[in-house]
Amino acid sequence: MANKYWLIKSEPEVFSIDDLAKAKNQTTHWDGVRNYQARNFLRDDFKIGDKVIFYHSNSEPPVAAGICEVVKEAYPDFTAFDPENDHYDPKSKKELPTWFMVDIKFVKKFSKPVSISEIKANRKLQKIHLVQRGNRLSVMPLTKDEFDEIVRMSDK
DNA sequence: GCCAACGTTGGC
DNA sequence: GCCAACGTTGGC
Repeated sequence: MANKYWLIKSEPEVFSIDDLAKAKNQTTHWDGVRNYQARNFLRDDFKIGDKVIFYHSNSEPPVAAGICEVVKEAYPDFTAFDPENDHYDPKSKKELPTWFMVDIKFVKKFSKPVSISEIKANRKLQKIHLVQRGNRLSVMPLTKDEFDEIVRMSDK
């Protein structure tokens, strides 16, 4: 099966592409997703080798900041089991977890990040969830063309 | 099962 | 900091 392409959002104040680059093995578990649609993508469709745009939300400006890739497929999000954790969810049981996460590894940081205004201005990127009205999905699929276009824009 | 109230997201 | 859009909750 060919690799797929994704975009994931993170608030850089919480966890940025630089944090990923500095992490042990440049790898982290992508925890804290608490939305069913996003969960389904993570659990069912993220495969090893898939390429992922790392997007900085709630930053000034919001940007596509770099690339990472999937290095471990879905397993239970243990932060949901921990009452001390911000993402604790008492409804998620160890025997039957509600929430899942994957591991991602740093690939590159864009020398020129692609801002949301540039993405919105690009006719080829009008269909991605990110620029559609009211979208709040934190994990979304991209086509290969959309992924390649964002990478191309980062290179200009 | 409806839907109002509420909490969160995230661009601006 | 504002607030529109959205998902979730809970009373009925």
